[in-house]
Amino acid sequence: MPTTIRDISKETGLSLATISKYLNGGNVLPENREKIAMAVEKLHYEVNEIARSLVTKKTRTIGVVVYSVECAFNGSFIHYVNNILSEKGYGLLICDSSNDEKKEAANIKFLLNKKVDGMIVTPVSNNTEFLKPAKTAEVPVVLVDRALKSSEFDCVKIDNRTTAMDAVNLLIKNNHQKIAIICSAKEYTGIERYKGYRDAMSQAGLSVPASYQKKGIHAMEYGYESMKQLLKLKDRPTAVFMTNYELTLGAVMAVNESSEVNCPEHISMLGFDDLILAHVIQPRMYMVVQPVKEMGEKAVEQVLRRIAGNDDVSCEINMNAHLKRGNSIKMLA
Amino acid sequence: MPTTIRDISKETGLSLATISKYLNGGNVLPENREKIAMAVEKLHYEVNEIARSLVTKKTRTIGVVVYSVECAFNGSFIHYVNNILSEKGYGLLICDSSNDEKKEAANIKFLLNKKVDGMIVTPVSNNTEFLKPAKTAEVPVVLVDRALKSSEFDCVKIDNRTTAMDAVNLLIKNNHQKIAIICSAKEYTGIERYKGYRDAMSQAGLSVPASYQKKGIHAMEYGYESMKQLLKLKDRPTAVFMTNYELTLGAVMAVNESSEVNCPEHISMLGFDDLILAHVIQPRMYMVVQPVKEMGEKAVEQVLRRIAGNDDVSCEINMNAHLKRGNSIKMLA
DNA sequence: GTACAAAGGCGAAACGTTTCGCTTAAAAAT
DNA sequence: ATTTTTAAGCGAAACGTTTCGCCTTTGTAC
Repeated sequence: MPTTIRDISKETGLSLATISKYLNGGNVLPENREKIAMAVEKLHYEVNEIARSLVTKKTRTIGVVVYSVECAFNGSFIHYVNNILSEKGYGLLICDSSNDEKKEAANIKFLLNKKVDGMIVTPVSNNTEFLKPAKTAEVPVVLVDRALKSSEFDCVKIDNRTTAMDAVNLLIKNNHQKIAIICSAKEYTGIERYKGYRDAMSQAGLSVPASYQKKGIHAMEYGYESMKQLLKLKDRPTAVFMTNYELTLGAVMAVNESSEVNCPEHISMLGFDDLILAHVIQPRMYMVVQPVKEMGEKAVEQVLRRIAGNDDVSCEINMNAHLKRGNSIKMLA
Repeated sequence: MPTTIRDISKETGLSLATISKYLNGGNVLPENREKIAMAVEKLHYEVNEIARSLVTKKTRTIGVVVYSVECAFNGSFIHYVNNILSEKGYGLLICDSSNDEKKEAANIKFLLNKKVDGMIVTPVSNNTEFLKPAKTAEVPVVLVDRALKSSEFDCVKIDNRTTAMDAVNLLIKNNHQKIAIICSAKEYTGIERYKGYRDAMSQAGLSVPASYQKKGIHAMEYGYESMKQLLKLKDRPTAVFMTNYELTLGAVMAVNESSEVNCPEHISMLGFDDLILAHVIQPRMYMVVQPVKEMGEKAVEQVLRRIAGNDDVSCEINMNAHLKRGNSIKMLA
């Protein structure tokens, strides 16, 4: 049997209330303070967080649910969130939705049952219905990445549309006109980035044939297949914009496999998210880089603020992405 | 206030004990069963896992502590472990040791405080002192990957030495004689793989100059720097064996950056762990592949067995790695 | 020296479950 | 018809904390 606060009480002759006060930093006579410390030492006492949680209704645990841990953005994101949170003595309960809305809803319920103090979520889709139980349980939620502006939840994200416009404009400035896009069309982020592409193109007076618009799912395989198809077109694009990390990887694979087409000689590429992989591939990719670390920091900050009871209005934190230079884009004449 | 078992009791006129029995699948009259179900529905009752844990002393949560979430092996491993565990209704509390033994020890204590039912650990070093608290708390631990054979804990791993020997022998069979190694020398896995290399070389009657043995840390940067140095040698090796994923990536980077040296033309490479990155790099790498998924399955299986109270003798599960063909190795004349 | 405030301590109740031992009613066996 | 077994239900205690309201002691100001 592990020692309890009661054993400490017996050992010191002090009451439970006093021991508890000591443990929580209350006022205790130096003399008694000493006594308790010795007893704790002697009996190897450790507070039982479960019992504590039962009465305080705080678990010092944050739930993190991501659309897929396999997507590198989430892996990286979890890494940073974990770092900050563990420093503050918080635990991290991680759930993977595997891009499945049903699973996502189940994850929320699961975490609610586990009584997490708050949640950080990168959602599967832009349907936030699944968050209702958290709302009614009054557990704060911060949405990240695929976060909806219109939602009633806090969120931290980049301005996907503008960011994508800037990216495409870079290609246009390099005199590209036949610009294709490979994006995911199932969730907010992908859709917004697509809109940015569309707007940039029309602003520049450039039209885009349907065959240049690959709108699919967020997966390396889709990036690979799409790029293969683009390369086969009679009227091949001179540049391709990939709107997330996995799509970028797939596209690079496809180009690498081709013996005829070379990057940037025959095709220019602009990718998304400068995660570890990007350092190893040739040529060095031109990339849109999201500030993953900072996004993690902001998300943690915000969820902790809510937990502390700070009831300011629902807030939307916008971060800036930036372009990282590479040599995957060719300046056309 | 969320509804409790007491509310259900009031609503149905049945005792707490009966409600509890119902919740845990005991014998309850169909009639009462119905009544309770209706009350649960009506009052939106959800069991409070915290209170339950306090009395059952089970949290249905497994702690996973990895030497670094940034290392891809761990990311992949966590993914699989999470999948299985969530299916069984278990939560996953994840801790990152950042390759720091102090942090690792703190993580164990943290998880013990959180009262996890068991732990799965990929340790920082081969010093298992830090696991003592888990031992005394009688919380089962399964070591993975960098697991010590000699330890008093369950473990699942590959036979690192033999696997490395096989790998090096492949190079030898391709008539390579000047074979270098880039490995980490701080932990069990790296040391064992190095030994396999050394043994294979001496069995073949090949000697290895010190300059061919890069023994450092488990980091992409180290792989990069080491390969750079190897390429600069007057008597350059014809083949290099990298003993983990991050080292492999770094080495590939270095070769890719070189304008003179080409793989496999001028240098052959044999890497470790076929994680996502490996699909994107050129040339397609010859790889030693660990069965990450199966290792996760076995680890979960074993920790759950222990939790169930199965006190068979300490067990060591050995898995087989295999070689994945690529075109990064040149057959010498 | 009186009044008052502040500090330190205490007992008991509460948090929301499970479980133990007991009782009763119904069913089965004799 | 009587006994035995089984099923179903109940009350109360337990899990290990925190917290509330109250009491005592000590110190301080006038």
